[in-house]
Amino acid sequence: MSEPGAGAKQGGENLLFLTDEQLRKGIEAMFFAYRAFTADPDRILEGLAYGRAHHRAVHFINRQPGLTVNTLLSVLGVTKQSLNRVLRTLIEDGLVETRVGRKDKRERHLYLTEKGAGLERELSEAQRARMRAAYRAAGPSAVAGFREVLEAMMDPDLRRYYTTMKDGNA
Amino acid sequence: MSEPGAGAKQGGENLLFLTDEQLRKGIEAMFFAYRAFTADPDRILEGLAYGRAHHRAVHFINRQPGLTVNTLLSVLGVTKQSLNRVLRTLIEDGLVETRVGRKDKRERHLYLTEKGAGLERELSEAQRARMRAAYRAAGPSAVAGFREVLEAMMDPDLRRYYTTMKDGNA
DNA sequence: TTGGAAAGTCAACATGACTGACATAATATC
DNA sequence: GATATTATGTCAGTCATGTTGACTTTCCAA
Repeated sequence: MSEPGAGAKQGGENLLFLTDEQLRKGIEAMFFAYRAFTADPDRILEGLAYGRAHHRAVHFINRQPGLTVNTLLSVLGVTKQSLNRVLRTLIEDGLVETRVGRKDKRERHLYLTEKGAGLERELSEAQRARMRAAYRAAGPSAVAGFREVLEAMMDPDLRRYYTTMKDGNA
Repeated sequence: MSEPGAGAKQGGENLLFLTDEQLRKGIEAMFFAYRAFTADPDRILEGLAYGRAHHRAVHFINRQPGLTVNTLLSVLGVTKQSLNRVLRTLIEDGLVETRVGRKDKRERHLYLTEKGAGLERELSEAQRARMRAAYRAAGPSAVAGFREVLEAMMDPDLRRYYTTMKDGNA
């Protein structure tokens, strides 16, 4: 967009970081990193009767206590049938509790119980440990770039959600 | 690692980017971005009788033509039974062909056919389009940071593989 | 020649997605 | 007040992808 740099296929710009080869490396990096990223919580979940879907539900309920089923649905991007199976077991096992909406009594607001918050902490801590190590190894400016690229990659609706929740509650 | 910056909980260093809050945002960014990252090829695969697993197989066979089943197995991190089901359909449909190893005749070396390469290009182009847009939006130095953090996040074995293949063949 | 590695196959099962159909309750609209 | 819509929950069935375990075939190498 600015400097007419050294030759690249696409034009007169300095777009060497946009070659197909660079993009393919980025794709592979996402694949390998995401696998590692989910591996630690998966290992914890293994013993329990829960899976990755439960982890995600618990994560977002923790992030935004009192969110409705519908909101969680659109954040997770799954069908209500799929989410319902997950929520049902979490409620039965006393990890999540629902409260009927005050304004709109059709809505169910979701909260973690103490027990649920405990599991969330355990899973999250495992995942954060890896993230922390990666952040530390790469340094603050790399982390900023990491976040920028991921953000640009998201679908607009979720990017909106993501940035709204940015540096949100504890 | 360098500048003794403003106060952080952890010590005298500038570790504000390592707060739990920052780490949680990174976790969510990974989750949302990965979903978007797989969405485009998934849409293409939908019509065909293939899934994400087929895409991954085709991707790595394209990256490293002639790799053995065992190598692909460890790159993908699945069981041979799981991979076999995928490979069988790809071979039956004429997207992948195997050649018996010259040195070791037990090994099967995997190659894409013309047809297979066609599908790979289609899937890959969809995925690269999103990656390209994100790279362009974020800029070269953000991309460098992105790659650094992802690399630091990988499991050591796959990081080794990844860096070995770095900017490898077309 | 025999042990073990590489590959392939069969069966059974779990998880987490999906669609479609339907029920209930509460809100919103006409 | 009747009707439509929304939010949620549930049942049933399907699919893709992963898993274990058991077993066979092929073939290299000690």
